[in-house]
Amino acid sequence: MAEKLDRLLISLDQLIRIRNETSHAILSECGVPDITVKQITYLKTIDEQGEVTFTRLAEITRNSKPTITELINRFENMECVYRERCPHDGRVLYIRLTDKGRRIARADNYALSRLIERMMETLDEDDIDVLVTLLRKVW
Amino acid sequence: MAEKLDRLLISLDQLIRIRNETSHAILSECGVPDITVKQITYLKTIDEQGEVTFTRLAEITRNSKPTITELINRFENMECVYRERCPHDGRVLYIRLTDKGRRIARADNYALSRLIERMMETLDEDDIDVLVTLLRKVW
DNA sequence: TATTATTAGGGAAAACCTAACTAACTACAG
DNA sequence: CTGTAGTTAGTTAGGTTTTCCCTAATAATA
Repeated sequence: MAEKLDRLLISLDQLIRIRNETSHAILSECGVPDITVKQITYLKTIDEQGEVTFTRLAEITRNSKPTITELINRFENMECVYRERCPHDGRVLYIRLTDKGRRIARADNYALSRLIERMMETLDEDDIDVLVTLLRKVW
Repeated sequence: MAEKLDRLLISLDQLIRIRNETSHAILSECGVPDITVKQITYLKTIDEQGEVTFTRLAEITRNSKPTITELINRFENMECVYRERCPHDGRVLYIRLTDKGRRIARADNYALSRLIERMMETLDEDDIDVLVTLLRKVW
């Protein structure tokens, strides 16, 4: 039994490792190897909000507005976001993700998708049914 | 088929999420919520090396020796490492992990173990056999 | 003399802040 | 209806702390 557990551990470790490596590979592809965890978190927040202004992002993240200005300037230099003026109110700016910014924000999801593509190459439909059933049993 | 894929995606996402959350929980337990990714990487390197001196760690990580001194001072304040003088050569110091440092270095592994414990609560031996067989098919 | 680690004294970048400012919108007094 | 006074959105200026890196010089040991 201990041996079985060990094999399960190795298999799951492999699964998670592949996902992580793919995730890092995506960040490398994007040319941002030194991006910080905080920056990725901010990009994810912007992505989740969809349409977000400076004031709103400051509220959500509990930062001052100048902090957000500085953050967005950095992201703009990294070509991860751009500013779009609101047509109805000239004071307001929307923070928009570029393709690159979105790829970074969703790197984890893309990595998981790639992992699943890889599973599809070796597993048939019945296998997947069994796998899903087993995994759903757990949570 | 697309629906099945989607369920697989959700299940695997859940698996990885639980692992990540457990990992973060372990870091919180250790009282180091603001630890950086680089610091964790250094602790992992120290853990993997087993017996490592300042000069050696500087070589491995391609840093200067003062950088390592500074790093280790920080880790010592965080109670993650301690210095141990080499009995054969008074110039040499070994960098040793404390329990806390080791827990942080291995947080990912512990998280995976806890995940597997959790799976054991719901899956029987046959289930695990099937799961392992399926996962091993993929890689 | 050579080697190990430390100290002293730098620098850059991220991630935060307050105070003061500009531009643009809103409301209401005349 | 218009002018102005006040409000709001974002920026600029100037500051701090922390991490993470460096070179040069030094102390202790081999």
